[in-house]
Amino acid sequence: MFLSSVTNKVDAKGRVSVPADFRAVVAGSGFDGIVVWPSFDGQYLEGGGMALMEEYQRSLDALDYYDEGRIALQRAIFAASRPLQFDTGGRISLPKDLHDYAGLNGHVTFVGLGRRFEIWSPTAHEERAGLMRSLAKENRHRLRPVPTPLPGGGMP
Amino acid sequence: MFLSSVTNKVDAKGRVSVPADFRAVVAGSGFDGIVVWPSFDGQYLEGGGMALMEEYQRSLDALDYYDEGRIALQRAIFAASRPLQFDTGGRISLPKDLHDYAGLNGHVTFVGLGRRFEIWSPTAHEERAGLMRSLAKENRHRLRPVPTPLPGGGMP
DNA sequence: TCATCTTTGGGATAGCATGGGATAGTATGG
DNA sequence: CCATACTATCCCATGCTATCCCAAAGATGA
Repeated sequence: MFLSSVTNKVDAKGRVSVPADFRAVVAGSGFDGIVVWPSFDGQYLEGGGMALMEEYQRSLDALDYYDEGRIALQRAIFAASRPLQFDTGGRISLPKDLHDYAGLNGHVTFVGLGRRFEIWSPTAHEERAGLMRSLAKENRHRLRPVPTPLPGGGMP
Repeated sequence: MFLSSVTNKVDAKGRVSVPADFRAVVAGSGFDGIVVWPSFDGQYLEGGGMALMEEYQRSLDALDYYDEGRIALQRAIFAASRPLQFDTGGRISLPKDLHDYAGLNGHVTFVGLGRRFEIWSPTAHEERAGLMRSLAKENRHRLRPVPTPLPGGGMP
């Protein structure tokens, strides 16, 4: 489970250390790395392990083959996402276009969101954080116990 | 799993490098290459590994031999598709008719869509990508948890 | 305070995309 | 049936980029 927020440095080669806690989450899933794509909600990136992609795949399989929405989601997620493998030091090298999309410059903030995580420019994230806190406060009554956990789990 | 989008060059002989990540997906499946056919949805090509063809075959086997739809799909996919073997450098040589069908000129974009991929003219793809993103945003609520993972999975 | 793990830096290396020439295979015409 | 021309495939070479590997600085917890 992706938890907490960590800010790391992007070096001259475009490499970033993925937080060790995050690496532990995706460890032993066949692919030693993460998958990252530009969010369609704003100027930041979203990411997760390969298992998350497979979950998305299954979810899309539940829709009609030629459903307009299904095709759009497939294109927006799979086509835009990059599998980024860890180097021996646990870093990924962030492609330049993704780097630019998120408006990064030298530093990135990894934000754990349970099943997936986000990658923000630290300044942009801080601006957003205040807004999110008040939104969370408004919605806190919606956080309540679930009778029985679903087998296999859900999605974000 | 086919992920991300890559743009490569078509040389004077009609050869294109298939992205290394895509080659890795189809590696070790008996046939060292990909299968490509013209999409019946637009001016672009669709493709996948030989394993995808076998999946289609199984899916069609579920229909009656003389089912009208079965025959039409067989024609559109199997008859129009070309097995294209990699050369030692991981390239395929794209037949001229397919090249023309997709309106390519010098450059092609490979678009990963999970189980299969598409081959577009870079300009045409870029035009399409923006539309797909907004459609995906509208439809994102439909991406939801599936209770039980289907064994074997489905089609594209 | 020390030991261990994580993050960061930089040089070396291997893999990838691409170009061009050589060779074999196929089709066409005599 | 043979000869020619064309095409497609193979093979090698090259510039570039991404990845690997090693090493040091920093952080964390005992």
